[in-house]
Amino acid sequence: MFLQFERRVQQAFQSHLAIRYGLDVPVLVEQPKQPEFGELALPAAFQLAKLLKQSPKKIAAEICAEIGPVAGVRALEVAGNGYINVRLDRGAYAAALLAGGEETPAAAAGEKVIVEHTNINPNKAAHIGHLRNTALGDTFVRMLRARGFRVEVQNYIDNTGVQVADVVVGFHFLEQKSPEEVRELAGRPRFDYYCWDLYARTSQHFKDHPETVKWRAETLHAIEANEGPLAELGHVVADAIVECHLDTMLRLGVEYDVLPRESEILQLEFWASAFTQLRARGAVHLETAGKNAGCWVMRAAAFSDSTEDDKVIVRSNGTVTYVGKDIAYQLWKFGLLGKDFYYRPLRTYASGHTVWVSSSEPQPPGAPAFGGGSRVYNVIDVRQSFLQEVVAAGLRALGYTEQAERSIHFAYEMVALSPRCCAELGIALSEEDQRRPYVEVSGRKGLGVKADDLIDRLVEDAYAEVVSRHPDRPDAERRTVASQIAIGALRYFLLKFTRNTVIAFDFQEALSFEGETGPYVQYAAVRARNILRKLEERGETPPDFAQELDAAAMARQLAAEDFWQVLLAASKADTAVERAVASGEPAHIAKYAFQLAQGFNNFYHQHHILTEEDRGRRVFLLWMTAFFRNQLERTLGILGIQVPEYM
RNA sequence: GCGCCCGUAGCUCAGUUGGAUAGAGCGUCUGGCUACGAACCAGAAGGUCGGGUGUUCGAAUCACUCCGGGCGCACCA
Repeated sequence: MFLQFERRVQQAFQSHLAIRYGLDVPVLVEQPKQPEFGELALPAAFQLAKLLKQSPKKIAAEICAEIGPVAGVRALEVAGNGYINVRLDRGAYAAALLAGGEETPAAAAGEKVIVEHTNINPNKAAHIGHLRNTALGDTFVRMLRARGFRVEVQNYIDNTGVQVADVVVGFHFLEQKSPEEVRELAGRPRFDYYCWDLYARTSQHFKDHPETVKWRAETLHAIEANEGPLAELGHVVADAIVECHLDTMLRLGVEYDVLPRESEILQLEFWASAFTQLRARGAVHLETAGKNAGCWVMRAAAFSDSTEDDKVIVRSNGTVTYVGKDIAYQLWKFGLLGKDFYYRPLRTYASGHTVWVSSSEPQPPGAPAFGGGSRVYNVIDVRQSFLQEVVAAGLRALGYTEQAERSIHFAYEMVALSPRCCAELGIALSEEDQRRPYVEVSGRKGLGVKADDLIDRLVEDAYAEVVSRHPDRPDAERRTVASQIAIGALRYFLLKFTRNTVIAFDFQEALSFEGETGPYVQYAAVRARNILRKLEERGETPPDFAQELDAAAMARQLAAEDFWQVLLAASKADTAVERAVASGEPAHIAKYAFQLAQGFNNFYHQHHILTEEDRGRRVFLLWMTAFFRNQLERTLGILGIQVPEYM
């Protein structure tokens, strides 16, 4: 609603300036920090001052006098040195809110957006770094969908890479287990934890016995050729771990549409198609001399104007690098490869939604059309910026400049461990590491906080709290509530930081349920819900707001500044989401939700709604509560946070 | 060496892309539960926005420079 109003004011000024002064300048509309300055402020007069060679103050006064009435605006005022402050007609605004009238977002029709996130190597348990990726990706998807975009969620599975190979080495060479034995192990709970340890053990073994690194090469070859027990082990491990990851992420409410796998990229020869295109356009060259002799490389000039080395795309032994495969995959995402995967259903979520996985064999029909997006977001941590740039350069070199521009690296900083966190985990740090502000998570070293461990701790803490507050409630119900609170805390914690802030993970902060946290926001929503529920428990039917509240009644109540401010804030949910989409910053929505909850909590304390004796006022307060509840639940929904029945 | 990012209250972070008197949470101190349940609310203390120069009506935000920290720059992913 606020969005509509903002646009209307902007357009009114824009056309007035065009007609009156013949100027076609972009009109800026701000939301003043101080509520005394009204609901909107325009610094337009400052922009015009130079062009018209007059004082901003004079221009502002002139505009205010001449622009005429603007729908929904009660008054225009000149303030400071030339700001134009806009005051809303409060009653009309509230009446419009009550009437519904939320605009349906006008997203580009037909445009399909692809968001790729999670992308965890399927060789070990997920850790907190992966959680940040998934929380950001999933929330961004929810934001886009809320604004009306059609979004496809992909989770790329590198099931043929070095990381999987290393765990296979662990099973085959170190533990001497057969595929059957590993299959049995994979059926047990927490197979991903087992692999977490085995992966660290194998890495250490390579370090202690460098001569055994050849095992890795042997395993990689077998996996790539897709033959023999090593390849079979690779499938057993990767398939089982993917299921573990899906389970872990489902705990956060995260679902995927499709899982494209590297094994199919190889078997369906996606790379061959991409390679043909790259050679035909001269995007890659066969190096005949120097250190890259025998390799196909992309010239540094394609992706950098500094003195980078050329990038090897095909190794001298004929195998393709990760970047090469990623170029092929990126081409497929835009529908530019001329090939497609086959798909089979992997699992159907409780929501009824099915996630599909790529297959190299023809499958029965029924799969939706995947890929072929017009805009692609790759949620990958910032350390891979260089590689992402090379991939985009590959698209450009093929002449797909528009797609290269719509190939967006949705980068975020890493999650690291604070020194205190390392101490809690019993991790011994070198003297050098102790002096650092934080320590990087390392799957290879087994250094990190596993996602499920963290979630378990959160659930346990929340459950203890719920039990102490609600001794008489059924236990199954309390478990559900505890889990919703735990996930609310976790998702909020991961989302409250802007993307380019390094999170130095700390248990105390992550496990907090007070202050700027998910549970704080949930609590505000629960309170609003409680008021409305209590009303019905008293045997009252909720008032027909549309019948009882007209613009004049609203205006009377909203003359009180605190009412107006909290209502105004609650009406800005769409503004907050749109801004967050524009800046690609889920943290802005988290911040908005928190501020909204704060505003409501304050309102809640100042006014006791159910005991209000003035009937008109009581109806108004109830409407405010209902409106707030809707807005907050919608906003929390975009953050992937549920509102518990009670807290 | 080259490139990217960061430096804001004791701590952890926001700051609507250049706007009005720089804001939250935690922590500290003070006060508030027989209410729609305090996972809450009210108040206080706490700032040279790393330093400097510049750009202009106006800078935490832009440019240059210095200091401090992080991350990249493989025939690994």
